[in-house]
Amino acid sequence: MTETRQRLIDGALETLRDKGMAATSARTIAAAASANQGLIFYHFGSVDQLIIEACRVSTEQRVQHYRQRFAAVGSLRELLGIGRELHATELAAGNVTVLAQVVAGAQQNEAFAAAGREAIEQWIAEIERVLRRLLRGSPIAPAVDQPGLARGIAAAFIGIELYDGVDAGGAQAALAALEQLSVLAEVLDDLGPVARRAVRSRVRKAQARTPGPRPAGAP
Amino acid sequence: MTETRQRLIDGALETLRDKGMAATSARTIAAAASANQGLIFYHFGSVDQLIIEACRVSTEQRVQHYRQRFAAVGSLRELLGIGRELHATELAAGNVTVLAQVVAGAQQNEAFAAAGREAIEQWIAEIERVLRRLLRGSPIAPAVDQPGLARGIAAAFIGIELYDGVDAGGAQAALAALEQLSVLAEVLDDLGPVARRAVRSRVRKAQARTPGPRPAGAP
DNA sequence: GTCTATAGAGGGATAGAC
DNA sequence: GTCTATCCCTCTATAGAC
Repeated sequence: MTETRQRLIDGALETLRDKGMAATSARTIAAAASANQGLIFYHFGSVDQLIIEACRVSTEQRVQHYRQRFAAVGSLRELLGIGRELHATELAAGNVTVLAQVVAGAQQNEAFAAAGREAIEQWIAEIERVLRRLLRGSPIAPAVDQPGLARGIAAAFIGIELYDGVDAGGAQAALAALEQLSVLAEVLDDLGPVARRAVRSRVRKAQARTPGPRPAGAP
Repeated sequence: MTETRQRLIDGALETLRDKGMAATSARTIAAAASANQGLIFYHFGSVDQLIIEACRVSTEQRVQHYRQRFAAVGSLRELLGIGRELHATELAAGNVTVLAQVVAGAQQNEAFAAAGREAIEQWIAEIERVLRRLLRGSPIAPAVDQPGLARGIAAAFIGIELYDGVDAGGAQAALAALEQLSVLAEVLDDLGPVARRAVRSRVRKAQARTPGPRPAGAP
């Protein structure tokens, strides 16, 4: 990986993060990277390919960076707490803003869609691992479709990141409110066997109402 | 409102929805509207202003369209069920995809940011009204910051809408999982006074841990 | 109000010198 | 690998005929 190549990737990330997809062009990226515009095409073939590569690299780094933190999470509240930390640091420095731009640009662009899917899946994998660990033996486990919830959390987070660009105070309030919701999970955990029975029965009713994909092992 | 004006707004919505912000230009909009490109500037002054106006009009219509449905909601599960319905119909016909594009484009554009904020706030107002009604007297009420949660739900929904463009199956799973989570709220509602006490005590502990904005009336 | 034509800026991408 | 120069395209926006 040449040094110029790296500078271009950094320049692309910086431009996407600070100015958004609309203002991200070969010229603006080259300016941010203090590099020649033509080099983008020499190294990456096209602007789109550079953006995709930048998204890939940055996701890998950021997921890596948070991996140990995810591993240390011991409760749903702490998971949502990481969400807040991620929001604070990633807004300024990070990958999630870039990812949001790529995903927004993916609606008509299959290459972006593939890149966005791959990136989101990396975050999902981490979230899913934490959820599996946290919910093992919990009374609320039957009410949680872990793969689905992990996807919901990741998507919600991207939405909040975009919402922040439009109403920063609102985004803050949203994160705080979601974090506070973990109280409900804690209460149910506290209530133990009583909760377990109630959850089981409710889940059965719910599944009868809206038949959908069931957890593996269900009839 | 001239007929051409209306056609241009419809053309803008159609283009944003089907091709995304990147491919939305005076020329593509005019083509979708079967109108002359120059008329955009005659009627709206600029492409951005047309997009903003289109977002405004469409949000007003769609929120209006869902208002009675929101009013009929009797449980958290039903609220999330509307989310699914909204997802299904709005993806094809609707406003939320457009809103997501505007919000994504808002990161560097103050005019888009204002338009996005205004639009989201209309959805938030509806969600907040439903939450207030549903949570009145519920044991879980103290664990819910209603304005914050309403913002979280709206932002999460936008995120899921974008995620759909990248992984439609994943978005479906996410919505289903979130809907299923309402089981937890139902269980706590069932448990009545027991749950009420547990929630109160847990909320106090949580607030001591992370001091933040409190509900009105708190010390 | 609607059309054509066009100015002028900025975009992606390439050729070819170094 | 890097740089300059340039082609050709699309974009916004306007001028002016109808």
